[in-house]
Amino acid sequence: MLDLRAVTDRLEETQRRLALRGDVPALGKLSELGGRRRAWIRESEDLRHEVKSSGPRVQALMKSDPPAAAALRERLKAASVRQKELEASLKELEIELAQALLYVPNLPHESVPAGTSSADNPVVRTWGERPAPGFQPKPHWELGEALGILDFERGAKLSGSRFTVLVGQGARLERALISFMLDVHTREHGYTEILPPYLVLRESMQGTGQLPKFEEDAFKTVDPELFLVPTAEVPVTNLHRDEILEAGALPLRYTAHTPCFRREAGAAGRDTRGLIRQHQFNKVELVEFAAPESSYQELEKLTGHAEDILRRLGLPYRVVSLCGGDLGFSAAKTYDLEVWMPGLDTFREISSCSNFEDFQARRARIRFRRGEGSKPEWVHTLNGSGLAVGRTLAALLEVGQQADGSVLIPEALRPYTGFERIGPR
RNA sequence: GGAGAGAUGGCCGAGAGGCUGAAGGCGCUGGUUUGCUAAACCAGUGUACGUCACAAGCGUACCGGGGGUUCGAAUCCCCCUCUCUCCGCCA
Repeated sequence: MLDLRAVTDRLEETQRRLALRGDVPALGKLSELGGRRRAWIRESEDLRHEVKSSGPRVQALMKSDPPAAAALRERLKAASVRQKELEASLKELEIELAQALLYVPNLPHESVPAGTSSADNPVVRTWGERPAPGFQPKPHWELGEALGILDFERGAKLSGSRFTVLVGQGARLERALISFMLDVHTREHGYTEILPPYLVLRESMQGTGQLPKFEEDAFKTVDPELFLVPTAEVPVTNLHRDEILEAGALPLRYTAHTPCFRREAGAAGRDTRGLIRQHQFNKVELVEFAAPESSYQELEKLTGHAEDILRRLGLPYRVVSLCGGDLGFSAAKTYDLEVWMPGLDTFREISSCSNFEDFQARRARIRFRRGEGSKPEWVHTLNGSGLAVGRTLAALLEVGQQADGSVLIPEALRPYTGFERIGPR
């Protein structure tokens, strides 16, 4: 959520920066409502001041001059009624205002490149050699089915499209990846492991920006209404909702594995095969709370921590910087990590690392204090996938495939899998 | 799911219609005193919004949340939420 004051005081600048995203939201209404809000607050407070400060006079007059007291009380009654009406209107206005503000996306950082789609995302760097196997590499779903470790048919039988069953070494590989990633982040990158609830309140979804605008993307329960987390970002960022963090607590780094549940409402017909786009998938997430002045430095570090996983697994990838048109609703700046998928002959997003600046902090009211007695300030929140586990498994199959159809497991993962190869020797 | 108890400032804890942002204590910060530390004493110590230079000052609100009564409510009435205890059930 943007700061109302900043929006109304610097309307043109806000509009111009938002335009980088492509669609320009109409902020005129916002500034008009903001102006009316100020006027009403002033009027209401003046009235209330009159009513409240007249108390002693009423008491005195009741003893000395009862008729005058009655007259005064009548006047005050009228003022009180008017004040309450004003307050009620003001409340409605503020709800309307807050609601409008919740639909305005974050301002892109000045370093965000111009552009309208993912085709415009500049490549920042690449890592690793693409394998040249000397045979036609297969997509991961063919490999997985042939090896008996991915069962798409039964997944669909159980739960419909975009659900998959992992079997035997496939299930073990998924579990190994989760443990491996969590171990690296906790032991070597300094993150604290969190195991959060997978169902959260509407309030939490709003805090990170999934709601109210993107409700059709979320799964939810009916009674009581709870949302299945679309990413661990939601519960972990909301860990500190409505809190003022202690001086010196920053940066706070958390990592969490959760399943992620997504409706994929707008993606009908896309990536229908394989593990790329599932309604349920595992992800290890990195979440960070940082001081404003260091958040961009921290974004580079966090992105590096996600990259480290890919490197250790020997998966070639590239880093792109999302252009204005491709930037997510809440993000001020985002790097996507794209892993090379030989079977698909393309790079696919496997991690998205973003700085949200104070956008989520405002929505979720997360603040920090620089020292004893200093005023609370909004923290900056960041997060990144470290990594999407299902897609990592898919990439591992495609990159590790051998001529005989077996798949080699990278060295770093073998202590976790307990095997070094899937399939015929 | 049933029965009961409770929700006040960073913490503990008063308060029972008016001048209470809220006694008292603890903690914290600054100062005085002081070989050092400690103790003692003095002062200060919430958040949000409005005005304004997002300063100072001033104003308004906030005693779990919402609504009501009243000239006026932390204090009276209604609804809700959460926490704790006991019973039931369960992994």
